[in-house]
Amino acid sequence: MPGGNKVPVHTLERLATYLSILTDMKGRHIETISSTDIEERTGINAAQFRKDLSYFGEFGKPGIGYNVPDLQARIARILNLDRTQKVILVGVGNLGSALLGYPALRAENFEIVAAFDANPAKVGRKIWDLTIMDISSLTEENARLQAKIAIIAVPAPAAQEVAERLADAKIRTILNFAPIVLRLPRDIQTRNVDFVQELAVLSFHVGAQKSDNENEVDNS
Amino acid sequence: MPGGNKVPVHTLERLATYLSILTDMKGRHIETISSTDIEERTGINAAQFRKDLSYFGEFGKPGIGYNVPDLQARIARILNLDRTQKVILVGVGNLGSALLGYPALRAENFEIVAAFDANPAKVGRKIWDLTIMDISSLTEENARLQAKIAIIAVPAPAAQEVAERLADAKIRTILNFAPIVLRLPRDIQTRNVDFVQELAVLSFHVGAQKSDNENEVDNS
DNA sequence: TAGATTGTTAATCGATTAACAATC
DNA sequence: TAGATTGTTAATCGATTAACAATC
Repeated sequence: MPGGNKVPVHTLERLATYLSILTDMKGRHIETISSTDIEERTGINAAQFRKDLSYFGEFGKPGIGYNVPDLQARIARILNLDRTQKVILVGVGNLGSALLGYPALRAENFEIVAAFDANPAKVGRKIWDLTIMDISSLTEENARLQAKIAIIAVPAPAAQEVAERLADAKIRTILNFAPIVLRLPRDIQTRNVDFVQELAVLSFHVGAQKSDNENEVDNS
Repeated sequence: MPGGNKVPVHTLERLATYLSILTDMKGRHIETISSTDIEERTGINAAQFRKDLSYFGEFGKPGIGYNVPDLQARIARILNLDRTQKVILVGVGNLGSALLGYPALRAENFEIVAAFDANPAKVGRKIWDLTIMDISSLTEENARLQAKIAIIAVPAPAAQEVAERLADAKIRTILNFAPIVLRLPRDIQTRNVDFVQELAVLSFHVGAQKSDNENEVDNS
């Protein structure tokens, strides 16, 4: 049980994976799982799973395993996903629009409660249930909404300025789809999603096909 | 210089970051950079940068630094991005459509050359420059196209089957947007992009705001 | 030459996993 | 009780970074 313990980021990432699997199993009325079941389902080492949980307390029964609904609920609680998390979206282009319609967000207890854009032609338009608002009203709107999470889906050159506006609007965490490093106060957590970087890593492996002794890679 | 050296995946990810920065600098006619400049620009430790390059040879001049166009070209070559990489997209929903229109792909030398969907209502429709094709024609089409990289943007329940079809169609690497673990032969490289997992990690930090001594996290 | 910066080694740091006593 | 599986420790493994000789 913690008390100033540092939780590795990799542990949090895996926790999210465990949660989605457990939510699925709960829906299928599976009662109990063991760490070995998790390993089979995810490829994550069983000891890793137990270690990850150990940062937050004790969850299972020796000889038995873990109660699925209980573990699901406790991990949801740890990730603050036992209640709906409000999310603000900035940038309603192709990608932003796609995120607004992404059903898995809702299923995992995220709700996009507002969408902003800098383009006057877009402001006022409706998309799904939301009316697109002007980026300049961000602080004002979030004073009311109190969202803590934001998604940046604007072109790279605009991303830094948007991030600063979000910081002003009391956003604490940002998921950034623009391929740049955001410079922000340390108390604001950011994570980047960069498709092109992902593709570039894959592209390296394409070369490895031809001559098999070159370009070996250390997966692990 | 290599010859059976294993390259860490993290090194490849950073290489992609270096490449995009160098491409940008090249466009702005910057001649030379040092590893310290890279650290300032990216937050990646200067020694890390030099170590990453060392897997592939020598790139700089002691006392001087690195020639920007030369380094850019050599990293592009390492990642096989000195020529256009053909990419196949499977799943033309909101997300898939957004990816088709994503300008950064083109800029980094990726080209989506075909789009497939299982929905008969979509097959035959045009989107951007492409005519959506039926998933059943995948193997046949790729025999002609010879793409080695594919993107899966279908709903989670369909993703495993699509991945197997891609493997049959001689695809070697897959970028998977469905939140599941793909089970594939080891010679097929996959990378997952999972927005919801990213948001879940951020959501953990939202809780950390209130009581400052709980939920500490180890970033590094 | 003096100053700067590389490439690489060695030290540090952190993450993964095997092993096992505790216990259901 | 015998078998199974946890939580945790200790060992292993890998990644990051400080330090520095080489050299432009």
